Amino acid sequence: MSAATRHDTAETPIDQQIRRDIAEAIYEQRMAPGTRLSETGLGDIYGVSRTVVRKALFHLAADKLVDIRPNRGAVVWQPSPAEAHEVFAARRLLESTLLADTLAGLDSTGHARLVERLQTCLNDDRAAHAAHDRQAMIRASGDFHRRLAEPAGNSVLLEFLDELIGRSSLIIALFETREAGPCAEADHERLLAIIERGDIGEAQAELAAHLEDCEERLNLSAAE
Amino acid sequence: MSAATRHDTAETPIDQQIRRDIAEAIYEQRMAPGTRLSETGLGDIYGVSRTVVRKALFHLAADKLVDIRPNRGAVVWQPSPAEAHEVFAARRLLESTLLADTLAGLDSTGHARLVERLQTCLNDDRAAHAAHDRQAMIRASGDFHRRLAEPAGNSVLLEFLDELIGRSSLIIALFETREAGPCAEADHERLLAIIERGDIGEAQAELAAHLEDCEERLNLSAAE
DNA sequence: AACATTTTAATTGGATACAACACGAAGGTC
DNA sequence: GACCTTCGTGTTGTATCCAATTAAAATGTT
Repeated sequence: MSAATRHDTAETPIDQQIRRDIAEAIYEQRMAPGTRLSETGLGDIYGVSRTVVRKALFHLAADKLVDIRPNRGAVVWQPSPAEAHEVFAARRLLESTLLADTLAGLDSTGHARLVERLQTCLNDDRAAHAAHDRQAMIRASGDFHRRLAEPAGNSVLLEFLDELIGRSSLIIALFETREAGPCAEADHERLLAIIERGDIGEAQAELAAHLEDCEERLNLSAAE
Repeated sequence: MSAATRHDTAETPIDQQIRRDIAEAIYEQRMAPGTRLSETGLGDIYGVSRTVVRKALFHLAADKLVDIRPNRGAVVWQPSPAEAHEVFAARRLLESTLLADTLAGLDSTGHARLVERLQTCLNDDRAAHAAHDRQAMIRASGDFHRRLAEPAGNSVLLEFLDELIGRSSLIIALFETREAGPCAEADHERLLAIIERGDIGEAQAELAAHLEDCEERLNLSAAE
């Protein structure tokens, strides 16, 4: 954040800054799906030309967070219920397999380190809940899932998962029901307890159930 | 797409044309990994400005077929042996699960149609082998794998698979040993026979073994 | 008033111009 | 002769300009 106020050297490329800002605005629901993203408007805000804005928008389109319609501009992606379901189905598949790979490939010290990092995520999550900080909640919840897959050691699949987690944030922002936050904190705690015990099969089942639960808590009928 | 049905002149966007041309040139090994892709050079070839070339290059970078290094231009992606291994590991995971989903969700007519389409792919593959048409071989082999995953009905995962298949083509072009083509035709025939019998578990195992075999036939020690 | 048509404003797509950077070559120093 | 510096060429990054397309406002017709 402080990079923007400083002299914008090559520390943080401006287009990536824009990309990140827009992504976070989408996660935070400050930009609802369907919102138009004008090139000139964004260019004026950031004090850059349309060229760099276009680059950022193109990147966001590759991440499936915005939809660029030829000659008609870019809008925040508006997933259909079917697409939302597919994203969660993909996550169930990817994450449960990656979790098994992770747990199977760890020695005891690696296992301890994983548990420690997950604990950190949970603490951040709790703090975010206490502070009603929506963005921090989303970040902490996503980090938890990312950490589960990280030690599996396949960066290709990890990148796929990152994309899916980002899309999930958008989906949750769109289909969220009143009562439910992004991820049930208790689910993560329960999963961590199972992981600590080291039961791979049960951990997989719990993770899959957790993701199903996340999906079911959404209102996938009313697309608006 | 409705492009072909309408007045088909110039309906295909020029940047996608460039993207496709370069991708096929990579698959055909006419552009070896590490080859520089000059913006002005490509622009002159296609008679367009750098703007549209850049768009095509960005797209190719998102597909992980070219690497754009800031201020230093774009080159054909040069995967390390480790990355190559990760891509194949990801394919094993994705494809075997998608195959199970496909076979589990088909009724008898759907099953028959799938077998028929796979047979078509095999015929194309055989014809390509007979004609020593490298590009057609790659296309037929990729189509076979794509068709296996298609009926599973998850377009998100299917897009991931498409990306992986494209990257595999690049990897095969880079690490290919003299004796081996892109995919052993006999493997596909054997797999199809198992699918016709309808044994899901055995089909999964055969597919995974086939992909392992593909990877092992590469020379993942000597890069470049 | 409702519908169809024309006109107008705004936005995107693409080309060009200029600035910034990288790499290589020539020249200078020890 | 080896090494460092300086300069030149070519390429990329960004801004700006013009054309093409879209969407809507305004106008006219029934």
